[in-house]
Amino acid sequence: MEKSYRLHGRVWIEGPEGTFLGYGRVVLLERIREHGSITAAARSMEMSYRHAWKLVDSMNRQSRQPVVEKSTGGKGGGGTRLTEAGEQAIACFWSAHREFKAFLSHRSTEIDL
Amino acid sequence: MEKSYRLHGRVWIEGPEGTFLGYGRVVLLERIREHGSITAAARSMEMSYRHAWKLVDSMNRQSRQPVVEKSTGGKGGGGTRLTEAGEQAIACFWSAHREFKAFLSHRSTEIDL
DNA sequence: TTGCGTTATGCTCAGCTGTATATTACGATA
DNA sequence: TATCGTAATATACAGCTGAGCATAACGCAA
Repeated sequence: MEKSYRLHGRVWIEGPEGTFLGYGRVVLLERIREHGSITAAARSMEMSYRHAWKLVDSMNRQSRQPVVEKSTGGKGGGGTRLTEAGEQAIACFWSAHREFKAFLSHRSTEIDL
Repeated sequence: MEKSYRLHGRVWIEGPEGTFLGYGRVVLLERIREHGSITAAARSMEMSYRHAWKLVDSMNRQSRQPVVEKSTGGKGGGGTRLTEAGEQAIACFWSAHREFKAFLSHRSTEIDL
């Protein structure tokens, strides 16, 4: 009845090595798709390049097929491109995330304290 | 189809001041009910007394009615007793937590990556 | 060949969170 | 009155995580 208490939470997808996909990681993938490089994606999120690189590396190592393709040198210094497997990973996470948000919203109305 | 990826997550109940009830807090309340003091409850969880006290204080301040009753001095030096409101808080959280676990379990089977 | 921007990687620093320690107040009981 | 075990609270310490630099490799373009 009371609206002052609400159920909150987080979800992520784990693989054998630990966290595979979470909210921040998926947003990072979307920024990479948008900007074409880890550097620009990290900057757009106010995240350090080092941290972003580690996240991307973790995702790429855990995914059956790489989530991004990286190239070094060349025109513009190189860049990073989202793969089809990356697109699927993004869609898969958002799908689960959306259902989770609905669960939280619905379950919050049943808290009576 | 693949079982190597699973959906994980956490849930907690938030009040106006932030986190009100989470997994660790509820277990702490149960230990207090079992041992009769914050000191013994914290020790049983290998948690520092200071941390345990802060969690209890946070819960008590955010709850409409105190979650525990604390007494100082006297036989045995005092102690802490769970209130009826505390019992309700525990039950409320476990109920949401149980449903959440079911959600995770079911949703994990639908991850296809 | 030189310059440029990106990936790749190591090292150090700051902030946060919880631990450990120390001290005081409290009140029933011996 | 002295003792005991707890609540209450301040201060200092340790570990972890991410930020911030610094540096090297790379390959296309001028």
